[in-house]
Amino acid sequence: MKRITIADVAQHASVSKSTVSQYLNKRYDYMAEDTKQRIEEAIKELGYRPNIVARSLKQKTTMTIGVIVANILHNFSTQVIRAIEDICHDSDFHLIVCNADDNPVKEKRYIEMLQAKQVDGIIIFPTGDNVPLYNEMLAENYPIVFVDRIVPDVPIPSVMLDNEKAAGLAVQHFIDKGYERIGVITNVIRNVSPRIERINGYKKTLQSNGFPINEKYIKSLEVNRVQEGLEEMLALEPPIQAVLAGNDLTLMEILKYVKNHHLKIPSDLAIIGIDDVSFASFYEPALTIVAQPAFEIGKKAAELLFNKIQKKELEEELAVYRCEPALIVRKSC
Amino acid sequence: MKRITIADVAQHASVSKSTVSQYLNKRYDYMAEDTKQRIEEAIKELGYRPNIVARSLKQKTTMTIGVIVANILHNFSTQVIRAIEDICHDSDFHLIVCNADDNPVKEKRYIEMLQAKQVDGIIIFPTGDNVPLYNEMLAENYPIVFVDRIVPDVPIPSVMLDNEKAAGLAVQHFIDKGYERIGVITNVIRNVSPRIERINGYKKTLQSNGFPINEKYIKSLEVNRVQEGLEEMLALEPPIQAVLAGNDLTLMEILKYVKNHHLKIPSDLAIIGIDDVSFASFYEPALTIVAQPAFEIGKKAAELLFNKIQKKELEEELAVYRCEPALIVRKSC
DNA sequence: CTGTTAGCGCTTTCAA
DNA sequence: TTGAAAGCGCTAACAG
Repeated sequence: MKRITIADVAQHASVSKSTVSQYLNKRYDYMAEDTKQRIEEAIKELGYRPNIVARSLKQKTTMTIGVIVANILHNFSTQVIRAIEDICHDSDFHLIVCNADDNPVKEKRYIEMLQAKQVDGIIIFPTGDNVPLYNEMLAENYPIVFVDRIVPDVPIPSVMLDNEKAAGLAVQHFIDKGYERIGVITNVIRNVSPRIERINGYKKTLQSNGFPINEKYIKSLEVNRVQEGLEEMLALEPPIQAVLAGNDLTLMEILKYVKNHHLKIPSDLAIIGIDDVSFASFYEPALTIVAQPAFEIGKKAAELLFNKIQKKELEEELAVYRCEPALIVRKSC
Repeated sequence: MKRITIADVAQHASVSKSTVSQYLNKRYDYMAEDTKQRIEEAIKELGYRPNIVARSLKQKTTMTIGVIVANILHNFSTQVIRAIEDICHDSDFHLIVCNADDNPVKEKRYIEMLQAKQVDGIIIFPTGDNVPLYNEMLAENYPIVFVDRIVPDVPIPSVMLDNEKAAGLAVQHFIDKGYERIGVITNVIRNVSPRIERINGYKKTLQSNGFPINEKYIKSLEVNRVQEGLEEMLALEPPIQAVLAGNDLTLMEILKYVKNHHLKIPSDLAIIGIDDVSFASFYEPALTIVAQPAFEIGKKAAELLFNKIQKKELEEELAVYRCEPALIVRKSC
């Protein structure tokens, strides 16, 4: 089954290729009505479908962007992707989704592949461990925006949560509710900015309230070690009374522990999580959480990227966009 | 900043374009060690990046597949995408993700766009309302596989859950536990196969156990009307004792209702959901669910597609692959 | 208003 | 073992 090309259409309509091309690109300012009709008919009859690859080669633009998420298992990533997809759809762009699995090697491979595929821009949840590559892209003025994380000394525009504030909101709420010994557990993957900022926010808020900082109340662990970590903090003398979960995966581990050990929330342990989770509102007790505006973040990232793509040389954008966290108070604290 | 092409490399290394091309495609069976070195060096120095678009135009293959999910909000879609992405990664393929939003018009647009982009194949969670298009693709022998749903009279290979069995497993478990008045709530979107099959499975299992079928115990509703529907079934005389949730979204609505009305699970209402949910194990009570092997489904779909892509003419594959549901018994029934 | 022509960057015979 | 040349399908001057 032979592919129909523009040449076939041209022949069928007894016009030249370029006329057909004009038609396809809606440049019929000066096209005879009659010609238009014939072309349209020919396209229908032949079932012609334009070959975008050929067009891309010529035009040096693919109407496609790539997004490399650090870890597609986080609910947050999915939501951001969805937001980006929405924006792309509105602008007739397409989205290539890649999952770097928090692996810098995979990330590098994906970046190179996407560039080779001539995508018009890339949105990255950076692993942070490909600084030379990031800088190279920056130097080439390649459209790129970071999401969720910033990379020190790499001035690529980045849209992310105001992490300090998010953690601060949670800690302040704990304090307002009368809790004094407040722990925090985050996920380590690598030295990635949200984790550090969230811990900073935690510390700052404690300090500004005149509370001491106890390093034993601060843990950064792999997901599968969260429960042990919590156990340790609960075994301390005196034990923690409240815990802040650094993200959704951590929160779920904490809830598992709580259930397994028949703890009561919030009397045995008060809990606040950063990241919304689908079940927060109907969990027992309903979970107090600090929500990230994932949709807004994705939208903003896509918009920044499109700006960059469209008017390459515009004045440099603000480097970092911080989105507002929202404390949703329910019953777990 | 000018793009480096193969011609630049050739010149820099004092060889011809074709030699460089050979090198890039690792066809150096007969290439002088010395030439190889020079080319490699030139590539490094110039920072050459191949242009895959040009290659695709020539080779008529893009090493890219598209996946159109019906609704990216379902947890199941995300998991399937992830599985597909994994397989693609192994085969150096890329994935363009599209969200049809259960909208046939959007679906059509995406299918056409993907074909125009020359993707090598498409995996679709079909809306079911583009039969002419589906058949056209089939006629063209375009590599395509369906996931999650079948479309009547469109013999495109499809990989999906054994829905009857899934519902049957749940109903049988209800019955084994002594429940007699068992309701089922599913999502309506359109007349899509899983819903119908799940209801069939429900009915068959009831019948094979000698139970009557009460149409009042069967509801297909939009997500935002699930709670009302449940309320009605609970207000019946006599009311239902147990309910099967047709998917994750429905299950969550049911749980919201249960919480709002302070019902006890399973004594006031026993619950089983189809589709795994992240919180099933640590919900109170832990939720009994019928899990879909999302990863397996995604993997199988990708494999089928790759087979089709690679050896176009192979004997026709089995039309429908049914994957096994797994009943995970916990405490909600 | 429409046709001719020259590429886009790469692969692929076929010669040399 | 390497090079010359044709061409993938489309677009974009520039003529006519």
